[in-house]
Amino acid sequence: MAKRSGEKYHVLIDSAVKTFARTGYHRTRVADIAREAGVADGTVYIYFENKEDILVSLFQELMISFVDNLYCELVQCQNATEKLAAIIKYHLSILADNPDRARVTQIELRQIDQVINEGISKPLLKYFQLIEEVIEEGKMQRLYRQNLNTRTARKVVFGAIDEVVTCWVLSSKSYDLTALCEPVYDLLVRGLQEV
Amino acid sequence: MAKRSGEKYHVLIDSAVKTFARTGYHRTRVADIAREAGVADGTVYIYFENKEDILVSLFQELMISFVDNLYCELVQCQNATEKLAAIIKYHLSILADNPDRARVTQIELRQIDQVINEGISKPLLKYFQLIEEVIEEGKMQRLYRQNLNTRTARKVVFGAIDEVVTCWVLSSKSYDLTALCEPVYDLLVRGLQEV
Amino acid sequence: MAKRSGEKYHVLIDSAVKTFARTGYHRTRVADIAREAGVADGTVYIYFENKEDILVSLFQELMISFVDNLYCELVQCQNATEKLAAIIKYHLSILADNPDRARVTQIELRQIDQVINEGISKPLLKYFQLIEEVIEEGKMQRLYRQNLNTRTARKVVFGAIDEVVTCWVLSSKSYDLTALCEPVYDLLVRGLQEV
Amino acid sequence: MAKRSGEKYHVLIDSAVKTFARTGYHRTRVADIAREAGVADGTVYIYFENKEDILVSLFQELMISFVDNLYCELVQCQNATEKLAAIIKYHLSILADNPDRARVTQIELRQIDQVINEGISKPLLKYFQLIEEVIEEGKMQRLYRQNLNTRTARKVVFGAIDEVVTCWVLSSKSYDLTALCEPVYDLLVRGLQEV
DNA sequence: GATGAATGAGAGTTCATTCAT
DNA sequence: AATGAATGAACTCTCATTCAT
Repeated sequence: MAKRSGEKYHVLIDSAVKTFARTGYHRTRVADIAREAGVADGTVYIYFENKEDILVSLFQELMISFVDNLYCELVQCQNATEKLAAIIKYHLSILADNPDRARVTQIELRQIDQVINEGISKPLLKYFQLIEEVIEEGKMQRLYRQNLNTRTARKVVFGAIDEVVTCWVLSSKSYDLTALCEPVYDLLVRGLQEV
Repeated sequence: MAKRSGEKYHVLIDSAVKTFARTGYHRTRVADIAREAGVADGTVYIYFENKEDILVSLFQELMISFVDNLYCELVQCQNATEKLAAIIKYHLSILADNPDRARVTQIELRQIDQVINEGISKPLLKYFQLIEEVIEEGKMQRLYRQNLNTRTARKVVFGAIDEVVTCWVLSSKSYDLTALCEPVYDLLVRGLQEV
Repeated sequence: MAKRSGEKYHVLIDSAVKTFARTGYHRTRVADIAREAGVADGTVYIYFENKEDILVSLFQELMISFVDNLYCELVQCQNATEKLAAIIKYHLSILADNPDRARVTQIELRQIDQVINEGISKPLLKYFQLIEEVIEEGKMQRLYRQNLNTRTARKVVFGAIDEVVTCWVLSSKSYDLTALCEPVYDLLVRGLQEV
Repeated sequence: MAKRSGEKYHVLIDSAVKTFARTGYHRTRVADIAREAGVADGTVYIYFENKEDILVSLFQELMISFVDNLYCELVQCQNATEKLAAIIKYHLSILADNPDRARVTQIELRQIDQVINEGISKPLLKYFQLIEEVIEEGKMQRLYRQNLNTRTARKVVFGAIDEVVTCWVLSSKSYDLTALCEPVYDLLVRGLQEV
């Protein structure tokens, strides 16, 4: 039923990002997004199933392009360690450049009900997979410890980056996020590396 | 105006934890918490300002005892590295033992509005401080690198632990969370240590 | 935000008059007005800010037309004394013909909070002004005493008419209100007149 | 069941006058009156049936002493015209001296439901009777017109005085109310008098 | 496809009143 | 007589969603 494409669809996604970032998901009324997009309230329901669907769709759009572009970056890297650096850099840069997107990703997207989480977790899993592949590759390349539990390592890596971004968002983005690429990389790579 | 103490206050806090964990903050009606606590709807408003105040108060109660007890554990440790292990162990054990509390902490508490965040961040900052003190101590004890940025290191440490818990909660707590103490510690301590 | 115009707006005003007259302002639920008007509860809030706004708007509507029509009557009078008679006659006739309106005006409208009074007093002031102009005119035409304090005279005139209506409303409108035009006029005009 | 006497009863009446004057009847909580009186909420219900009973009792207390004292003033007057002057003077003076009482009488007391009105109207009727007796006396003494309708005249007299007080209350009591005794008397007495 | 007026279920909150102590 | 914690009915207002135009 929901169209999920067309020019207005993307306008609505952008308006939703902006509005959610400004007001928060629960405080945002569907009418607010419609007004921001310059369309009527009812129009929103041509493109989305319901309010939650806007948040989920928005995340999928963002996440798919995020993973796609990150993938492009990674193929240009020589080894797992370079790739780890690329992941951190890409993750931090993208969000540093898109503060609205950062707020939505770090704060608003965590406001979703259990059930809907699945819609969100699917594209996120792709990202997790990518990280795990890099870790596996590092182990194969003897760069990382063999006894490393890949899944746990991925959680540590993602959790560290994620927390760094969240702190930046909550600090009202008052400093340069990308400056943290180096120290975060440093901490994580040592944790992973062969002694 | 809100009483914020007394036997019923604690009964209500417990009921709120249980109900939020089961249904999620936004889906929970104040009446649900009241029924769970075996009191009338109006009674809730003798002890709390409003619905949000329940969530904030609940977090403060949990966090204050969390930090207090963690502090007791830490004074029994010999050095920073032992303390880091203690932090990870304590953090994971507490939440592993209190699944409702874990769900509320990891998921529901992130559903709060910007402004109210302050009520939440204060007790959380105490925890962050504790972690940072351990890192500083490690640097003084020459266990950790001198060029370590304490704040960033804290974010990495907390982010890693936090993500590990979140994944466990979202996995429906299907495995033993405390089993991850070792590998997480391993990853983090290497990142911090002197080469 | 409130629309304050359109067909439904007037239907709602009428329903509110009827319902307030029947049940009283405080005993009336917004849902009662909605049902009387044959619309959904929420529809009321498209046209009015809140419940109080209904009462205030209703009064403004009534009062504005009251003053406008009274003005038309007055321009047809030859002198101040004729005008005084016209005011009394018009005031009593209108309310005698609209018992619901009379009840709302005399009883329910006095149930409003200080602050909101301003919304009410503005259109009422127009009426007061009209009365004062007639009194001034009477003084200029040497019909009324020169040492008459216009403001006080207005209060006496309005207070007298108003009380007559209130008593009629409280008596369950059991007699002909317009029969009092003559005696009231008689009493007031003598009070005003030159000896 | 309600005690309606004793020291605390009068303290509560006074607190109610003060609180109703300050906040308005509907905005006042029973708890507010209790706090103002320095007693527990439940204590109010030892002395009064319910919230409305407070307002009604308060009015009866005020009105009974009002009429009693006015009666004392009137017996000292020689004729109806002196008595009319005494009524106006007494009415305005009492309320000028008790601004809280004035506000409650003029504004808050009009906020009552139809049914309860009866409780209020009884003591008020005594006052009306007194005025009517004076008018009748005036007619007997050939001071006032024989064709005067006593009831209507009473309404005009009371309405005029009442409106003068109401305007004063709504003006935040910014001028001397008793200064209006003369002009009001002047207007009313001429209306009543024989030509 | 687009509109936006209308819907109506739903929930937070208040507060008069009660009653065990 | 006095207390004040507890009650729970009541009601306003919001806002996601629909559908006739």
